[in-house]
Amino acid sequence: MVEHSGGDGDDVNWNTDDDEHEIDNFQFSPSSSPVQFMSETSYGPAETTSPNFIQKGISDEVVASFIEMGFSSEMIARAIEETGGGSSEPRMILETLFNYSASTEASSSKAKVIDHFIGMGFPEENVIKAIQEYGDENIDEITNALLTYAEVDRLGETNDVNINTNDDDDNLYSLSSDDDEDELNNSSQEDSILQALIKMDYSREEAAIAIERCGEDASVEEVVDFICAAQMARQFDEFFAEPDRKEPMNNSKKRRTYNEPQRRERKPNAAMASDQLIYLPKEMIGFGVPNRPGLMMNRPVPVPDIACGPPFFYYENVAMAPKGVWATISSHLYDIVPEFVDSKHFCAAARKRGYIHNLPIHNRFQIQPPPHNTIQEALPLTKRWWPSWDGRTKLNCLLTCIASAKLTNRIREALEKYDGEPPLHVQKQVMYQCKKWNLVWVGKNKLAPLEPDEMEKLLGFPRDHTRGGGISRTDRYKSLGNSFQVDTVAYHLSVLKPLFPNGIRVLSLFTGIGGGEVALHRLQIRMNVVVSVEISEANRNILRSFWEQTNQKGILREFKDVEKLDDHTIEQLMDEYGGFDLVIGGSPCNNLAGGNRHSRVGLEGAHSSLFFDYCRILDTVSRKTRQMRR
DNA sequence: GCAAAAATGAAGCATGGC
DNA sequence: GCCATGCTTCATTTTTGC
Repeated sequence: MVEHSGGDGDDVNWNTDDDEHEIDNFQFSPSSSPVQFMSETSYGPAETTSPNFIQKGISDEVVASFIEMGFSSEMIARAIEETGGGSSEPRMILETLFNYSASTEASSSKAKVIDHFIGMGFPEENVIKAIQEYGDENIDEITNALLTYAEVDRLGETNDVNINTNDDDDNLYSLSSDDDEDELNNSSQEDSILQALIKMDYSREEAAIAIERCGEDASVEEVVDFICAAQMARQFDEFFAEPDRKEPMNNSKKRRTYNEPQRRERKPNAAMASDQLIYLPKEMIGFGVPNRPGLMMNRPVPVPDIACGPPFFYYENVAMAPKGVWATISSHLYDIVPEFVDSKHFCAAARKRGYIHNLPIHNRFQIQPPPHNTIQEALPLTKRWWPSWDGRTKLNCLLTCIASAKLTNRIREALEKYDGEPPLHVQKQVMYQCKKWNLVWVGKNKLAPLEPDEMEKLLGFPRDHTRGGGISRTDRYKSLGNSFQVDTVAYHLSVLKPLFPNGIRVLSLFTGIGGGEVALHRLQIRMNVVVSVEISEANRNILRSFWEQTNQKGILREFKDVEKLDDHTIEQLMDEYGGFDLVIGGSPCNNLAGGNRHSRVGLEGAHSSLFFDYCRILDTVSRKTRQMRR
């Protein structure tokens, strides 16, 4: 309890009728080409030195997106020509670009291959020897040969076995130890890769994690690429690491920054076990928000090659999760830096969320019309009753439950004691409850929680999106409180519009009431296929109703449980529909949310641990997509 | 028995005084 | 720089009413 000095003894008890206490606390580029990051204005000079795409009938946005994905202007121009010039579809161009990428890799010059393996730590003479034997295109054979050479060298140094070199053939090494030979032959591919990586001076732990993440079919090269990408991404942590970890200081007393949390004694938390922490930015504008061009920025760390789309993916969860959670989430999503955004920059309600995705971030645009920016604009009927001493223009986060009627009634009774403005201490107490429960003024001295349709409006959904079909009022609040803010998500997804003018295939996990689908619809991106996974029958009904009411021509296929969506089923779906272009979803926040008083235990919680199914499914889709591309 | 309403703090960051 | 305090938070459990 926090005491509030009423002074005149007329404090209001908002919680219980007879309680003597005071108020309750009134209380992703192709691997062969570098990623280019260009500011919005930097596209200008690029055009002057590049082929004239406009004449080719391709929009600036599409070209900019390709450039941002790391393709050169020349490569893009060639792809456009090959796919039909001005009439070509961005998606076809994109496929062609990826084919170039693969082709480029396969036809690399000998010098490039030599550099590549030397860069991996192999001796130059061994690299040249392997290329002479296997040619410069057979990367796997070269890799295996180099690993064999390395193993022989190592054994030679330790004199554990006798090495017989055939003087007549310098290219051949043979092991005289039958036992060792058998051991090598019998080891599984995974073990072989693990051993190879360890020989390359990667730690066993690092190698094991990379193998697990790349899948059992991955080659040594793919795993090494993955590790290198992860190492690059980790550089970002320099910006977010605690200063005392980043740069040990002798002086224990140092200035505290905005992002450095205060040190307090608190009980251990599983979510805090992570060594690496990602701190939230003071102002959550992500990589940019509309109408604030000065704040537009690039990703602090490029999306690693292994994570570049297709498929594109988009993951969301609450920003203010327990310590260490976002570092863990990021580490499971290719070490991509989260984009923290508060939806108050898009609408009249706050919604602090973290997003991890591999989408381009330039040339985003807002869906039209833009939402109202203040409470009073969004809810005009409240203007008449809004007292001057309530200075709110934005609502707090829209939650899953609302204030009780008893509370609003007690506030009314308290305010009716005064003819004019209530005293400051009453104002303060009323304001606390207003902010806590997102109450709005609906009459003289009358406060009320938001109606479901008002929440729909604020969150960017069509009116009555969640109404009817047997869903209770309570469940409407719950579903809306758990949903995306459509305008925010649409802003991020808008970059897909020029890339998929003929429609998109979506795998929607934890669909909820279809925030992602509504965003794509409002962006006028045709949904050719939506495979939706949602546990709640009420929410599935809402999505199906939306699908029918908006006359969607595509296929909507529904599943209930992400845990039961196994790899075989995913691959079957991808074979059936030709793959997925976008994997979107926000896993349950129940065990992360600040409002959870009982089981805020982090990602290991019963609900929030479903995040790992998101990762599993995304890995399967990515692996299958690579196979299909090949 | 079921659905809806009501009651239930604490984690974690920001801010300001000293 | 330390500390107290303010503020916000995609929730869960218990109680109530039909």
